[in-house]
Amino acid sequence: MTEAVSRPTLEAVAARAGVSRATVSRVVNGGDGVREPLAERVRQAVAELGYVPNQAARSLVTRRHDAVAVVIAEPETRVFADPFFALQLRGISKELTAHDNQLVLLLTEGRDDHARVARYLAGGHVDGALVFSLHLDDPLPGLIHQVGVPTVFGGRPGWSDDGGAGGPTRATRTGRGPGPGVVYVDCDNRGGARVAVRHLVDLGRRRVAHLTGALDQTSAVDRLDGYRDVMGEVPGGNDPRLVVESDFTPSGGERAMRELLDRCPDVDAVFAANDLTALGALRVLRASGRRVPEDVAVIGFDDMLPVAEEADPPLTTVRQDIEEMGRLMARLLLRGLADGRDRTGASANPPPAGVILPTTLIRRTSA
Amino acid sequence: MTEAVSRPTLEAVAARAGVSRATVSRVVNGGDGVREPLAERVRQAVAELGYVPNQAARSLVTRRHDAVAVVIAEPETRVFADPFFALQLRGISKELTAHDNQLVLLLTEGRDDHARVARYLAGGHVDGALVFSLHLDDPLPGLIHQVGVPTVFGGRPGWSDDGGAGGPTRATRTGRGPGPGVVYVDCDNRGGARVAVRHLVDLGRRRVAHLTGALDQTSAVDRLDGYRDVMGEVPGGNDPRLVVESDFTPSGGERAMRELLDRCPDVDAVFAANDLTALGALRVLRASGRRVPEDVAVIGFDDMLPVAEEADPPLTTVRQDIEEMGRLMARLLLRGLADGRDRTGASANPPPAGVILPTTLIRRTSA
DNA sequence: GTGAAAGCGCTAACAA
DNA sequence: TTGTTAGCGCTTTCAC
Repeated sequence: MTEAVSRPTLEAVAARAGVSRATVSRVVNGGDGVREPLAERVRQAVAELGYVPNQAARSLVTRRHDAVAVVIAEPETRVFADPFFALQLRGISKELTAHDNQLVLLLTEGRDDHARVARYLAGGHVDGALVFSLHLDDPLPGLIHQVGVPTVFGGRPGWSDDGGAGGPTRATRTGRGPGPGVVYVDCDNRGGARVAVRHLVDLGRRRVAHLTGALDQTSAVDRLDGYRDVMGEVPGGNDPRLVVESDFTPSGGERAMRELLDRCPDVDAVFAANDLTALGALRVLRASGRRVPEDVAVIGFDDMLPVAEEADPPLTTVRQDIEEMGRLMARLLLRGLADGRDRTGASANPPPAGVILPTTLIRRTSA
Repeated sequence: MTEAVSRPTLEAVAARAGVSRATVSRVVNGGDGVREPLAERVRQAVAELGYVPNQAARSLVTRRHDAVAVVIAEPETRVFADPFFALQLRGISKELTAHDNQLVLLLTEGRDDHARVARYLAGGHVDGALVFSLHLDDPLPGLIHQVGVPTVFGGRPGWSDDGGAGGPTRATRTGRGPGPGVVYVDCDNRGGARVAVRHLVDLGRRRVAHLTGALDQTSAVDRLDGYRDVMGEVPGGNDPRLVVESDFTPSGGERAMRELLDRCPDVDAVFAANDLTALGALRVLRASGRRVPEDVAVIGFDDMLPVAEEADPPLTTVRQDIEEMGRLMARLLLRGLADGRDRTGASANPPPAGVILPTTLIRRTSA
């Protein structure tokens, strides 16, 4: 673990090139307005000295950091059970890199960390933030919004824009539509659910059940809504016994599936809120002697690999383009930052409140 | 996406508290050498004004950033197939947070990004780096080592310390023991493999095969070595047909298992290089009409959830404490940084070259 | 123990 | 087009 040595400064480069610091600065930052022979001399000096600008000094005067925070709320535990997280991060990283921005990762471990995150964001260390937190009662999005740092949310934040004085949080749990001015990116949970359920109905299934996700997350709520959208139009589709609450986990899926079989032994199709839930359901169905998809068709959500592919039978599921979501979040944020800087067409190019990415049904064997 | 407002400076706090900037600075940074009544006045002013130090200004003079880069080489694709990545990051994040350090995430997408990463690290934006790259021929670790930024590697880097002038890379592929002065954290791949294989042998199995991982990764090489350690002592254990090269993927596992059954139909146990490989093996075994574990016992590696738990039958496997690995990496780096700063006992407390974390055998059903 | 003053390396007016 | 200059906000000697 060697110690880094002191690096050459602008001054040094200027001396070597026989020009002023200002000129070097110009060349280093794009180089407009410097005549070619000079610019070339400077570039040479930069190369020879291995000059790298000191970001701290630069930030001090520009008040910009070319850095973006990515805040991931730990309770979002799915994050540790599937590559969702990694893919999203990859998308974000690609986009940020393409625009010479750095990614500062902030993982939060419960409420105690909220203050820390808020302080960090308020501290002006980064130009903006990308925030993941999909729980209805999570105060973090509200807190961050109050801090006033440009932010794009990942997943529809389940929080209404009623302010809250920054105290113990007054975020409400309406769970419908974030307040105005809130930018977020989400996949079409509701539409995806509709397609899945419609697919089951088109297959001729009439007793289509839904094992929900954790209903304190907007994605679970939206998928349930999508299910209801379709089932509301199907004769007998409104049977409340067909909906069993679960929690996005395999064991939760098992439990829910067992309860479902108790309530409705005649069920002939199951739309599970995610692939993990479907996995639990599959196991219970198998144990109960039912064949999938012959007796009961099953559809999941997420297309979580390798789970969906390796399931027995391979899972038909709803795929979302996770990496693209990440990329889009970053793009929206950077665009917003750019607009904010050249305070010209800021309002001419207002960021959309919510961007919803499409989903696709991936047909495998289970439905 | 509101614009952040300008924040109060040290100057402002000093004015409000009726002291000098120096005094405020002292209080803000630990507060030794300031008499209590004064210190209290300062703290009050800080609170009232909501003062947050400007990190850029601070870094400019201290030449420290309280930030650490985490470099993850994309080819390390396992990262996107299981929560390994997330867990490690969580461990790192916890440790860094506990020491008020920020985490700058650098994801690399092939060779083109190497220069970018090297430049960033050389640019002195961070105090140190945690680097993941377990491929034998990856030039990145060598590059980074040359840059001279304090670094701890995740996983034994498969690269020898022969310098290399920084050009197109002269990293060699010896793949044994990183050069001196290289700090890394790894799990006990070799020991874990030994325990797994020993377990199979103790079960009475005599034809124990190994489906390797991608042998350009040190972890795969080490696990193979562990397998050989044990099999070398078992009568008939040296049969080379029992080792089939694979690549850490389910489909690779299938392919390898098929080949294995061709070569050695009498195989009665399989140690797969990871859980995904085991998954593929399980499927082929089932298709071949063999029962697991009665006819063929199977052990995986990683304890990758939910794959291992949800496998059919649930997978016996070797678990590593991934989060702890991350935490340890961060701890080693921060300790090294601290030692480097108060240039006193630097050599009195030399960081160990490699820290190997233990593994545990998790017994489920498959063996 | 406390304050005054000198920069850290850079950018951005403003002059030339 | 190029150079000169004045800070950005902070820490850190060095006097007091």
